[in-house]
Amino acid sequence: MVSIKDVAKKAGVAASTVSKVLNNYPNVSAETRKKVNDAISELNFVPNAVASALSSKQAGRVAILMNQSSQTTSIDEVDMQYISGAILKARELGLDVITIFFSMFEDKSVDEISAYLRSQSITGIVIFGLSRENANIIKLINREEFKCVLVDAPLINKSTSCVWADQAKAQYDVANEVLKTDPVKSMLYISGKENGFVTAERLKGIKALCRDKDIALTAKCGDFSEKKAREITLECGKDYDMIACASDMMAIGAMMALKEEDIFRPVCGFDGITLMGYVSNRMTTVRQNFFEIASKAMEEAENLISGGLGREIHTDYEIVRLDYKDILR
Amino acid sequence: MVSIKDVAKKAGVAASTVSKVLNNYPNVSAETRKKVNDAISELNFVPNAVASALSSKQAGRVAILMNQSSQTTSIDEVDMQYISGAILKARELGLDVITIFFSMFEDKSVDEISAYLRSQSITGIVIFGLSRENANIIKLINREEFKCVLVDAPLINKSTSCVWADQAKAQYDVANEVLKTDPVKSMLYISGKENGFVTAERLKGIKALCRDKDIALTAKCGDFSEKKAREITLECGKDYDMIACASDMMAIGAMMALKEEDIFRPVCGFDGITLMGYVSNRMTTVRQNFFEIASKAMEEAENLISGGLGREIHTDYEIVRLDYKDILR
DNA sequence: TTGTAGGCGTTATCAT
DNA sequence: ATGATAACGCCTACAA
Repeated sequence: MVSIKDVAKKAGVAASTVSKVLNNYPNVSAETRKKVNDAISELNFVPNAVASALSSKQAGRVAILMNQSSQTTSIDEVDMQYISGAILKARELGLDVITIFFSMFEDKSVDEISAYLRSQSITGIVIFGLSRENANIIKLINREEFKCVLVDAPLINKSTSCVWADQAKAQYDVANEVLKTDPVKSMLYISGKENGFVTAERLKGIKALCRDKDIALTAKCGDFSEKKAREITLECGKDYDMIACASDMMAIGAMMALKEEDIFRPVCGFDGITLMGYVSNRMTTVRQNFFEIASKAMEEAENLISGGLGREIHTDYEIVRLDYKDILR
Repeated sequence: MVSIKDVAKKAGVAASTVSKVLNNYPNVSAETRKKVNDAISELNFVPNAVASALSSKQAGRVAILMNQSSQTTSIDEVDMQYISGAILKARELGLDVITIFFSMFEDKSVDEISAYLRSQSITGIVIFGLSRENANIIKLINREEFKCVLVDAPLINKSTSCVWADQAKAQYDVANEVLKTDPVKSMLYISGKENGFVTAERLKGIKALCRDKDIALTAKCGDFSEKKAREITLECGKDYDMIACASDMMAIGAMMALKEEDIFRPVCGFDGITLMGYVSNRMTTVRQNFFEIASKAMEEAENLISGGLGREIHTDYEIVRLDYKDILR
């Protein structure tokens, strides 16, 4: 393995000088810098990330923490984009990344989780899909021992940032889009998990809309489950002029139920997953760019690691209708 | 950070002794072992993986190499299962894992790729979805510098193993399943990428079947593209009694085209992705357990790293029909 | 501006 | 069976 010493020898300087060049230290003459860089490219040298991480405790390894594959097309699509966005941005920023799943920590205490992360020299964690059930993770966040960036979970402290779209506004906007084409007097809203972080926000948005537009709103809890949304719809979907769902999967469950009963009601979802295009072309949804979101989250992780303070960052979204022709490739 | 030294102090032994306990060295008395283990659990100590990797060059970090999120539901579903299976098994085996994408190496030479991997102390690579276009990766594999496990790509040498299902047999079986219920005299086969690793194998299987059953076979190249499969089907799908596709996405493209023309032909795919359940309940496919496959691949990586020789490992599959009710959760 | 030396946490070698 | 010591490759005061 070609090391910093080899580069130093070839460039005729000391190893520490090479290190300085690598880390963009100020006091290095242009001449030396060039000699070193030439040696580096000649030898095809890449600094050993492991040694570097060991040496400087701040070299920043970041963990991506998320739910394990659910075998549900929708979720997997979103998660893959999260992973891609986060990893690519991390590479760009020179951060080392490891991917871990909530399931790995299921039976672990906060201390154990913390010990594990430290054992991996983790300094930052980007967390996707945190729910209130992950009690230990939340405790960990509150300890402020690691720099955390939460996607879609509004916990903020000195070393914790939150990245998400304005949930209430997005929910308002997407349902409102439907109103432009369909007359609606009564609406069924199928919400997410009872005490989920986004659930309350989205509910707030739909309530505001119904108030503004004088629509009778009935909200039922769908738990983000396609099956449950389907059941609710089979049960009472026909009693309302429109069905708004807090996720695409639930929108799909509702739409499939409506189809089965051979009745039609406009349905809107939330997320913008590809699957929507296969099921019906009548569905409006909030499309979020998950790749971009993950990318921003990783950037924020780097910001926190280099001393920034926790904050809230809003991401964009757009209201779309997904047809088969849109998603076909 | 609590280190091996703290444990040593608490247990009243030398640091090197603690290390011996950690790595299950033979020559440690039961008594010392207990003292050390007690200290370890009292202090909640977890060995620093980074330092360990640096010290012993054989501590085995493994890279997962795959395609970046394609924003195609199907692929993402498969990739997420690959990632989960690989990472969880690695954790079980005590291997450190980093995830990287082909796109990161696009403009890199073999030497640069190799340097990067070494810089990450990578000793093993599990590669998913390798294609002949990844010329540099293939060169890298042939150098035998790293222990490689290829999923669905039949390259084998002393330090390279291949994990895959018997492609020809699976393709034979799935199409044959259709024959049990539908009388077929002519078949349209839409194959994968021209020079893909699995394409030839699957084609072999379908040819064997048509020979055995006396069916007129027409094979066209679909490039694994849903769109292309759709176009081919629109063009000439009606001229055949059945359409067999080398992937589910192509099967879906074909089925959507048939629906559009309002004609019916049995269609079979390959992979067993969830999306199949949303599109039609008339499709037969080969279901592979990608989680399990990745898990096996990681096990094989560990085997190669500890001195095993490259070999071919066959994985299981089953022939299924995916209905909406099967996938609904 | 450059080089020297000590240390990051672990493992491996060699004494004891 | 156990302990001291030297790596592993890099970073960072501090000295020159």
